[in-house]
Amino acid sequence: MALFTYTFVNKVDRKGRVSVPASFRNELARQSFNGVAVYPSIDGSKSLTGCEEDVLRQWSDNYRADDPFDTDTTEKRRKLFSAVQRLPLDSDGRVLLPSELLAHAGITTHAAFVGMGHEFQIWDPATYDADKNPEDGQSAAPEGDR
Amino acid sequence: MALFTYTFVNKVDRKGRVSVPASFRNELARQSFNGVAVYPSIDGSKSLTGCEEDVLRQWSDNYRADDPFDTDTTEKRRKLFSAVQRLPLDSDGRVLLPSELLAHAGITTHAAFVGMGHEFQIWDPATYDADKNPEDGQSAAPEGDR
DNA sequence: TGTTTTCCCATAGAGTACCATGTATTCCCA
DNA sequence: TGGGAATACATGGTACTCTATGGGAAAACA
Repeated sequence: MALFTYTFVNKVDRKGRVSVPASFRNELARQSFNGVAVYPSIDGSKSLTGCEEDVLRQWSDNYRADDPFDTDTTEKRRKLFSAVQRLPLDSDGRVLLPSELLAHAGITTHAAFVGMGHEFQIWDPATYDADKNPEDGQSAAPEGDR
Repeated sequence: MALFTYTFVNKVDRKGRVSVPASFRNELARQSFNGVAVYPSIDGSKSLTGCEEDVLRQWSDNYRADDPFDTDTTEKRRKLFSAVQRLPLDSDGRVLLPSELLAHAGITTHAAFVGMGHEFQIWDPATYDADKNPEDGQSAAPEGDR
């Protein structure tokens, strides 16, 4: 199982490309699919969640009903999987974030990759800071761009 | 499970490198990852906490939910893992402490490695002394640099 | 044919590995 | 028990590799 840690802020270029942090890539590399699964975060935050494709498969398994008439999880499955995009990594370790996802998270020029254990989130750095420190105006991300 | 004891003060060079005390390294060597996990101490002190990567994985496993709509642990995971850096040891047993972590602990030229059982903390020696002896001005660390 | 997407190359800078040195500790043998 | 050799450790410097990022060419699409 992958383990995503630390926070990295990377630049989004004019074409919408972002480098996935190298340490995240290393974690992702252990699975068969050379890329990331990304979807709007379920926790209600203005961010995206990224994870291994394998995690999705695991969830799908957990949801699977042995009886086709068992519709308990229909709603959840539709909500989750309908919004998941599987983004391939290019040869330089970047992904192309689709405009709807960028819009959902309010990402424009920079993207903060936030490690969260078995998954990670992608935020607009300013939104992330504001969310971390609800009141006071100024704050600093754990890492500037590098 | 590792057991970290005693206090060692080592020098931080211009690049931010510090030798991890040999006895700590021996404890860390039993796991697969050749390095340390470091994060700002959760106890509120102006210090860093270091532990084995395996401990992190254990935490990540404990937090993982079978259902992505279960967002109980989201906040905790973000707080913890977003700040954790996994620092590899170089061939001479040193780690490169990132500037944000150095800044958090107020570490400049020397770092005190304080054994705390299954984990350890890293302090600026002066800050550590002041924290130990809140009132009186002078005090000595168990070991100077050597 | 114009536009978008994918692939490839170039580059600057940060991060990593490697080598060298001095000192303190441990080991060994007389 | 004392002295010397050998080892382990902390620390400094240098060279190289990797990463992030920008730009452009080729390919797919409309």
